[in-house]
Amino acid sequence: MENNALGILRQYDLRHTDTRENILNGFLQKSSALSHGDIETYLTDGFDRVTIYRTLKTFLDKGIIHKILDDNGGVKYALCKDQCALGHHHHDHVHFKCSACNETFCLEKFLIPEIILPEGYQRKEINVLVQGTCPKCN
Amino acid sequence: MENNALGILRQYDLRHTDTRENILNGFLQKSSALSHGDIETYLTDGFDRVTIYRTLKTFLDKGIIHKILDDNGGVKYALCKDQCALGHHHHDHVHFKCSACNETFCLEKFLIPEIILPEGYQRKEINVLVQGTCPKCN
DNA sequence: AGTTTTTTTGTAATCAAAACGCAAATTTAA
DNA sequence: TTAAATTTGCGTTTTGATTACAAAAAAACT
Repeated sequence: MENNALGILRQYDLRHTDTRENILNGFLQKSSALSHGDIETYLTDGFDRVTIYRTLKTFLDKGIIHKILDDNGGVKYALCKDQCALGHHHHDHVHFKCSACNETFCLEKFLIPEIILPEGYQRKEINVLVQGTCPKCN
Repeated sequence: MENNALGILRQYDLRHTDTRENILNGFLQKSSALSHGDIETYLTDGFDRVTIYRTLKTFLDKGIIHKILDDNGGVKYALCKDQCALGHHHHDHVHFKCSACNETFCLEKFLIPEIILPEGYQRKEINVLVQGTCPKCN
């Protein structure tokens, strides 16, 4: 995936708008996952809540970002590093949430091990959230 | 853990009330996980929303039920089958959500495999949600 | 450039979920 | 049976998310 906002927008065939560029830059700069609230808070340009919802949905649909489950029943988002496309996300890495700083990271290099399921259960998607403390807070 | 509502309440040193007994019976009867909304919908006795919130929180704190992450940013709950106590949950089983019937199950017998983390990351809790189709919907 | 078409955005309104305070009711203990 | 402690129900408030629609912006086309 490209590493600049405009390139990504072009690559995914999305129009270039201020909101999209800014939110994308947010993701590119922050190494941790962002929630809707994070974006609303940290983005200086004060975009409308609704626009942010829509932008996240668009990015999600296109396969630019992926969902990360939060332990309190929320959702965060982070860039897809690879092979995700329209409606099909393929992620096999572990997510880590630090209970001290509350940041959530994609551990891209650390793959989810084989998980054995009972007879008759068909797997489609797996989500692993590990909670604990990160190197910075340790 | 006891297998009847009154026994569980006694075991965990909770007062016996209609709401608690009913909600507990709901969990004991249903094999799948329940959300706040599920309980509100299926419990005939029409308990107050707020009471249900508080009851779930009480059960959670005591270690009677545990949280199960939902993919859409929600939370469901299911009984803890073992060794959970005040403020300390210990679960190492896989959760499975069927995308056809939307039910979520604890696969008690299917343990989460060893997950390797980068240097410096300290694990405390792990949550695994597998999505796909269950035997009934297959 | 100027105009048209299409997409995106902001505003307001709506709807649902969750939290809080307090008084009434229920449970337990004395 | 009474008193103390806990739990519940209701009203209110706050917060989060969704929708409809008009205004604004981006791309396409003279």
